[in-house]
Amino acid sequence: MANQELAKIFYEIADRLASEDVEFKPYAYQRAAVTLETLEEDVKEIYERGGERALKEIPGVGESIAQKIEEYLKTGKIKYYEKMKKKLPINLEELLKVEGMGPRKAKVLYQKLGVRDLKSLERAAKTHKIASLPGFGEKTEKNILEGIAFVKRSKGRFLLGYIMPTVEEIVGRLRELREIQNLSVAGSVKRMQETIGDVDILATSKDPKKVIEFFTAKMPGIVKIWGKGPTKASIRVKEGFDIDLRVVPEKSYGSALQYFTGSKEHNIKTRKIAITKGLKLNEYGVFRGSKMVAGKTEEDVYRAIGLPVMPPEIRTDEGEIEAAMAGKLPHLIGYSDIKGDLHCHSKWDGGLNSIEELAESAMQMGYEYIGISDHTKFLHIEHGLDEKKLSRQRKEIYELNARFKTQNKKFRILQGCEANIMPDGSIDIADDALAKLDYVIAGVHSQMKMPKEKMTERIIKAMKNPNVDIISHPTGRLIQKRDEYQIDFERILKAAKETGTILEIDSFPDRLDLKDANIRAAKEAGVKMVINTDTHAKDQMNFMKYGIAQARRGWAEKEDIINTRPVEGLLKFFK
DNA sequence: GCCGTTTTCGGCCCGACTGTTTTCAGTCG
Repeated sequence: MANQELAKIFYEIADRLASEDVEFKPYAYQRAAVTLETLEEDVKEIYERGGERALKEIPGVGESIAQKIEEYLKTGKIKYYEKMKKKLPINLEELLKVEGMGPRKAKVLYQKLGVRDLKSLERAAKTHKIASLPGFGEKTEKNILEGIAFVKRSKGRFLLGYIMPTVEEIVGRLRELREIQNLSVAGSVKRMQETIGDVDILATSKDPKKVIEFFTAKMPGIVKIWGKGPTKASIRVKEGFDIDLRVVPEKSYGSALQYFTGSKEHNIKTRKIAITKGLKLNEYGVFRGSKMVAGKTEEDVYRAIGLPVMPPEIRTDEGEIEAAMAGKLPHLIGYSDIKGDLHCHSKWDGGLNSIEELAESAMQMGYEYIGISDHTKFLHIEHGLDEKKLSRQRKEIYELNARFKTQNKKFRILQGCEANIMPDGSIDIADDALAKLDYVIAGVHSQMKMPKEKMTERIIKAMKNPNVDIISHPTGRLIQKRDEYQIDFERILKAAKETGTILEIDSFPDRLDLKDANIRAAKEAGVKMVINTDTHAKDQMNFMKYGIAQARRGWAEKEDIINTRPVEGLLKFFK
């Protein structure tokens, strides 16, 4: 979609203007970029509908940016941007990933040393050409080298599911310290974003020094410590990411939590609201003149500026503040609302655990049911089940369910499968075999690079199959690895609504598919969803929380998600 | 460059840290 390409260009124009010390314009371009990035309608469609006039109705887009959008749609290029790139021919996007590198430094390094990209930056730093430049020094050079290593190692961001176990362990250890009164994660972890840059933790204490000492000495797996002061410190853990701890005064804990939780965009909006009420909001509190009027809790802070507390997952300035003002905040699905996991692979298709083991885990998690959904025969490599094996598996499930009944366990195993949607939209297994299952998941596992029109048709045809109840990982992306398939999501939603097909939110940390924007669109279209883990080993059933977070970030409520219902209610959603 | 229940002109969110300086620029969140 042109929106994303244009957003990227406008972000870069903003950075390039900043490198030239231009005032305020960078902010304008950035604003336009943010809006475009989250805009649901394709700018191309907006333009075709109403020309430049319609473009100017997009918030943050005025005369000049509208013209640039028009130019891009017509010619695929923006002369103003091309000129900028000629003037400063560097890969700014790549260079800015290095911590401590900003547009100004990048420009100087190009002018003095000809640095154009990560490679030439590394060469310049390694040959000690940077340290002697005015405004730079030994330390800067060293930081650049470390920054480059960091970018290379991690691409700068980590999957939430990768860092969360470590974060939970560290928070757990800190909680043991008597000197700590309040403790919370903040930042993107608190907002449960898909990927995390670094981890922020906030605490209050009567003895901040002791807390910092404990943090820098006793946390497991520390490889580096820096920024150590009386109330703060940063560590890097062996998993490769950074954790900042700040000890703040009790009276500012709420405002600090609000501030450090963000998002940045959410904070900008809340500060502006504060200003309209004659108040100033920062990480220390809410102030009228020099008088502090709130700060102890987030509730106090938001109340002071006339808002209710919003769930961290939706603090993105994508309408939550307006919803809060109107008293129309969604009642997001809760982390304990799920009653069963319907996408679990067993030993039958090469998963790690038996059906019985998976069922035991599900019971321990407090679920009322579990759905076994092994791959079907097209996926040889995953030991896909054919009609006969499905039939034998059914017998095993029947016997287990019978046993649970005699043991008075209120728990049921459902038999499903994860069938393959073939390139022509057909399903790789006979309809009468599918009809005998409790439900059928279908997903695309081959030929993922089909053109948009064909891929959309393919999935819609599968949804029209009277046995297909759920579409698994509907967009096929792998975060940081593979893009989504090309699909017309609006048409998919329409077909899902018409056929009563459920869309899955896959909780696997590198999938999280549907993504937040798609979930929000599905909810608005009245399409039901299911949150599953796509478990291949019983421990992975714990990924459920990431799927729930994803649903919350997409504003989903309990009633939008079918596996919040008891089994009888759940079964009603299946065709 | 954008925008308007204080404005069609004059403002744009805000504070802290780092590394370089000797009062500050650049970057970050």
